[in-house]
Amino acid sequence: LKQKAEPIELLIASFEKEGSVVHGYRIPGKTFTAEEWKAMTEQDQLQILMEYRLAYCGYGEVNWCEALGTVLANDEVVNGVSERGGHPVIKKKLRQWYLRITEYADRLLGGLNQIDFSESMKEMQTNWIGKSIGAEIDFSLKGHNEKLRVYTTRPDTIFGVDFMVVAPELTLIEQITTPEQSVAVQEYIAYVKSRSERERMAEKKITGVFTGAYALNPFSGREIPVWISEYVLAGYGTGAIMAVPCGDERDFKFAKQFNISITNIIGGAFDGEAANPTRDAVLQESGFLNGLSMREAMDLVVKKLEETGSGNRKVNYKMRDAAFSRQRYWGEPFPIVWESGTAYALSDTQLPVNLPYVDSYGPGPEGEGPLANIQGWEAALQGSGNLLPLETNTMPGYAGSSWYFLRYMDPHNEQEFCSKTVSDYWGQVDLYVGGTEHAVGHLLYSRMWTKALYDLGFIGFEEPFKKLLNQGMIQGSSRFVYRITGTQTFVSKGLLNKEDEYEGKQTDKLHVDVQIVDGYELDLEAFRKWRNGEYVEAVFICENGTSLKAGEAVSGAVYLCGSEVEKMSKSKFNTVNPDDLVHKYGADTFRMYEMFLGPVELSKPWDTKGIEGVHRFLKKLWRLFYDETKGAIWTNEEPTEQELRILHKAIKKIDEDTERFSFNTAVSSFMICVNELSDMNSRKKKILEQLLVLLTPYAPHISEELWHALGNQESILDATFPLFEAKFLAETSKNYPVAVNGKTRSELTLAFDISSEEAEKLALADPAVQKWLEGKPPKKVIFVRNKMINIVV
RNA sequence: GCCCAGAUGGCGGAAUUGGUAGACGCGUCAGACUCAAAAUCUGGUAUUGGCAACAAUGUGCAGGUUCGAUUCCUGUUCUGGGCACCA
Repeated sequence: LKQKAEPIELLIASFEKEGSVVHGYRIPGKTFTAEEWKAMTEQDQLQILMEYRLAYCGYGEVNWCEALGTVLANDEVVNGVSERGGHPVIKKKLRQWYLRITEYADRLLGGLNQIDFSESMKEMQTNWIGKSIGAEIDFSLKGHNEKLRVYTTRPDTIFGVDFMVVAPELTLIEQITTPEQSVAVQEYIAYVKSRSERERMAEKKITGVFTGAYALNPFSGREIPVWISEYVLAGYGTGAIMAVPCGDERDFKFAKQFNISITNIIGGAFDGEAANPTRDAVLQESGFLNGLSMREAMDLVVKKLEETGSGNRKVNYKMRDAAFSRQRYWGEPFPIVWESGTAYALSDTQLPVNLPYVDSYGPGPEGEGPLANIQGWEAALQGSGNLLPLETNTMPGYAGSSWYFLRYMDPHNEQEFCSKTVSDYWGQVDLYVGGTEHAVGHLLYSRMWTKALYDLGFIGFEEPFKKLLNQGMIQGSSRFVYRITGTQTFVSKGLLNKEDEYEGKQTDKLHVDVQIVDGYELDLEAFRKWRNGEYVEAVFICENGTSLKAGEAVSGAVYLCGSEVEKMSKSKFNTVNPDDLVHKYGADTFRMYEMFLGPVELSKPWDTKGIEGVHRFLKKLWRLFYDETKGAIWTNEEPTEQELRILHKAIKKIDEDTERFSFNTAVSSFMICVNELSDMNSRKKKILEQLLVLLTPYAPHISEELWHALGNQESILDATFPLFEAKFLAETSKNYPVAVNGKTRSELTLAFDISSEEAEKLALADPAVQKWLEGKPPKKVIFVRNKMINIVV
């Protein structure tokens, strides 16, 4: 198959001509002939087409809070209850839209080679896509007709399987559980359901239960117990694994925990103390594989499985399709109407579908979005007078963020999202500045979206961003209050144990607005009024143990908040507003200070200590031009050599720093330069002009003002461009010393027990050094520390 | 639990390819100017010992490679970002 998006009309035409065969391949899914296709009802046809659409409809689980009557994001669920109100949250199946990003998995991997992203970013995306090659194997179940299908990356270890583990969500469990194990299994499944995904993820202790059923090894016929455990996920592979404790760390721990005996198939490579995940051992106790290396066995096992029909080679991706609908008001509405459970797309002429005005943004019934409450949220399909209900879900944030850069190229186009001529002209985004928090969200969606538009011929490039610069996040200091789960009682931080428990009771850790916390002390009255009085009835157990109800106050009873440094975000209530600083120091100072804070790619808490220094620098710069009493003081004299040297040193340094995005060191260089010029009382116009050109990107307002003061008519931005051109034209000759230790080099390093001149004489006299120099005099001799010498040719 | 980063003086950070650790800024101490303050300027400021010259120690922790490690390797702790326990 072509591995690219095509218009759905092509698929329909293909079905009409050849049935369920496309481009000569029998497509996965339902099989039918062209005649059968034509005989189907439109609804049946649409249902089949849905299996192949890039955006399709399916069912998925959401966090449903009955008390709030709404769907919650993972963020809004704490300890299995809603952050607001502390109501129980359960998993609920809802109809959802998805984007078939998994079909792009291979191309998203391949594309990483063409773009300039950091290695860690590429690694994160690669791991997220998670391509693995293995096999699916069917295990017969003793006394049942059903088979247990597992996915494994290590079919070569099949003779080392000591137990099977099935995800608790699998329906097969009901059928295979023996009566004796039934109670234990039901209890375990109930336990898993009560746990949030986050809890299941962070859990260290191993849990599981035996179903009473046995699977049969397809080669040896050995009986293998079938277990259930939450560490196996229903959504990945087949939701069941074959466990090989001698080769897999987690399987090993599971076997130890439940006293399952371990078969050793790798002889001395397994010491009984820890699993050894090697791929290089020679197999033992492995039937027809005995004596083979694991790599050889891999192919042989798969071949044998395929011959006997009990398995096949299989490529798996851990990435799943992207959920594309939200039960919210704010989001792009879908141009979709529903009739008898079938989705129909509106025609182009009916676009755009605009959000309706509403009086209330409250959630709709049964987990539907607010649009479900709107009378008349409906549209007629073209050529029909019948009004049909419009889709009530809206699109998520990434529906817009995935392609906004294209719209920015052609923002006034009423006919297309962006004309091909325009996107051909501008091309890819040259440099994209964004944080690592988007590694596996936005940056992956946007790449997929761009590939789809490219496939359909709307744009001429496949990757949205040529180069990515990961800037660090400015972090905020958050404050937390601790609510005893299921109550409105809040416990002061100091009274909690390490697990944030109070007298054995679990607490929910909730963000509180930093504005109503003084240091760590919560303003109780402000907290009661916060969020429209949601916490009016709150009871506080203060640091000294005093319990305070509404209206009560006891001197000395304070409530202390917990704190954490984390990314600055409205939802964490830890943001700071820069307006005051801009007002006090000006935008140039603020801008330069942010650059001076540290490396762009590093995250750090926001802290205004030191902004004074940058402000002083700009004032000092100003004083190079103006004197309080004398006014303008620059001169038209020719600069001296020393002055030029100071300027050019700064130009070189700032140029290099800017080139490698090291803005903080560039700012340092400005400071050094201005200090030196001040020290020597240098106020030559020719020097100052060049300094301003250099400074423009860092302090544009001041630069522009002083630039005009010097008598220049045009904007300093126009004057800055020739410099950039010159920079690109300049050939930099790299004459750096190279490391020692046998690498190719133009430099030799020797160690001595003596120092300086004496060492130089000895070194140059040494026959080995002379041979190395080939009779030529050394270009440079550098003393490094006092016992080392570098000779450069 | 998994993936990806980061850790250097009192503080933010610098050291561009393995070669004088601490540039630049903040803070602080001392001084100049001032009736005084602000602003500005000058000098000191990693730690320990010493009046000093100087010596020893020092880049989260424990090892390793190297004549030489903030830099490379192995393990580990803590902090941050992401998460879907990925077999």
